[in-house]
Amino acid sequence: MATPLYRTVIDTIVERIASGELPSGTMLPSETQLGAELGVSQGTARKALMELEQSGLVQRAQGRGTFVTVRTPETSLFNFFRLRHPDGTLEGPQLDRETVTRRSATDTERADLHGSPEDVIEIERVRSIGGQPVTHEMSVIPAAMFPGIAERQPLPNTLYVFYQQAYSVIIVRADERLGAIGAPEASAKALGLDAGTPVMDVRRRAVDVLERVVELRRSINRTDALDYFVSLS
Amino acid sequence: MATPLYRTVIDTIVERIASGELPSGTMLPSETQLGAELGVSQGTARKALMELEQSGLVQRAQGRGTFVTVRTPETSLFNFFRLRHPDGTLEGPQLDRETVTRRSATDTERADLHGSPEDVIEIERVRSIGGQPVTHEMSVIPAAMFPGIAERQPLPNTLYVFYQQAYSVIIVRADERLGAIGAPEASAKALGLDAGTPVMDVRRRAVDVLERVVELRRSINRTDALDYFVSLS
DNA sequence: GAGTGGTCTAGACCACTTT
DNA sequence: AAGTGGTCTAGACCACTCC
Repeated sequence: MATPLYRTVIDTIVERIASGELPSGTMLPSETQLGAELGVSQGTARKALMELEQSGLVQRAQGRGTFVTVRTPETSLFNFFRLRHPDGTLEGPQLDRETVTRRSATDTERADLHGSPEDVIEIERVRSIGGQPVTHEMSVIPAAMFPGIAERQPLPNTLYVFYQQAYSVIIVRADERLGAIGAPEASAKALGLDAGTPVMDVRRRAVDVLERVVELRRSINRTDALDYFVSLS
Repeated sequence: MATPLYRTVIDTIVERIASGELPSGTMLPSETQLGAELGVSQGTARKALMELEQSGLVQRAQGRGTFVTVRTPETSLFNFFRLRHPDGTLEGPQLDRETVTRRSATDTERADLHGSPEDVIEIERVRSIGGQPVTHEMSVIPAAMFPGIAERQPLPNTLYVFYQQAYSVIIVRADERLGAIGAPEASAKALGLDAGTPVMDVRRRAVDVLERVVELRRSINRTDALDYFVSLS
């Protein structure tokens, strides 16, 4: 029993989802059907489906079935956009300005990103909430993984939904490193602040379902009217 | 089947742990024994134990058994102390200064803390890493839940381990709200900074295994040499 | 009523740890 | 060798959704 049966069932389904064979929203076979198809018992298929639900890749509902998780702008924001009003409510940010450029990767980008890309796409954005610019973010992705993206401006508000729909790249996790700094000049200008005003500096590495580092993102955030919410356990 | 059997098994065990009947490190009955004791099958007892492991309350190891999770200063820091060196390594902070006072709760403290306490204990600490003060934190807990704590100074480095060992209060989750601010005068002084230097302001609500808000904590952190690490999913 | 996931049982065998 | 958790099976019944 080197690798458990349910593990291979999970891998099979993950592969089908990552390849686009099972697009967002598709209904999966029932526990019984899946077990029959893959030659395992219903209980083993069930265990695999439950782990997939836990990881967020599928959603299950009694009486309805199992479905590939649909990532909407709302759910994506809820998971990966952490700025909230002090009472905890989330207000979707508006896109103010966007610049997309292709350039060669820096050494650290080449070292960090999946596939050591020669070229990357840099997406610079300013987003605002309630008419107030709050975030200045710079995202960097491998050019080869996202062909033609530079010609598709303006890009949708939530990039991760777009990555999934247009490129079958499913972001499932993001590791962030936060710090407080004085606003750099460019960000200060974009956010309407004096240079040196305390802002939150966030460096993110976004990882997809195949554990590939797909995006590096740095954002400078105003936190005078909003808070960055996080839960530890 | 209003409440599933495994749910009542879970609740039974949680109660035994929270009451101190099963202290940290104790071995639990095996799946078979537990099932026999509570009148359920081995599979149902197993499901309960697996959920308890997932929630972090117990740890299981093949061939050894199931044990109430031992919270050491190391594991507690790993979970709830997020400041790391840029390469991700964690260095335990030293306790520089500590002040413990009893006072009446403010209105917001009374509203937020479990049991609307009349009196609270305030623990003010300065902690340093590598000889450099990095954190100025103020923790507030209900006085009635922690009798005699004011007379036990100096308190151990990791408060949550102490809460559990001395009072059977098991912190399992902490919700934090972060922001960047200019260092307030008192914190600037404690951290050896000029007032107004950008620092990270963290407001925490710590919740125990019975979902009670047990502690409010505000900390001011230097993030020039360290980063605050967090993972989103 | 048919089909789905959710719960529960009983039993088997394997892998691992400890004595 | 004994005892533990880990995997897997087969079958049953319940609760829910949808037609």
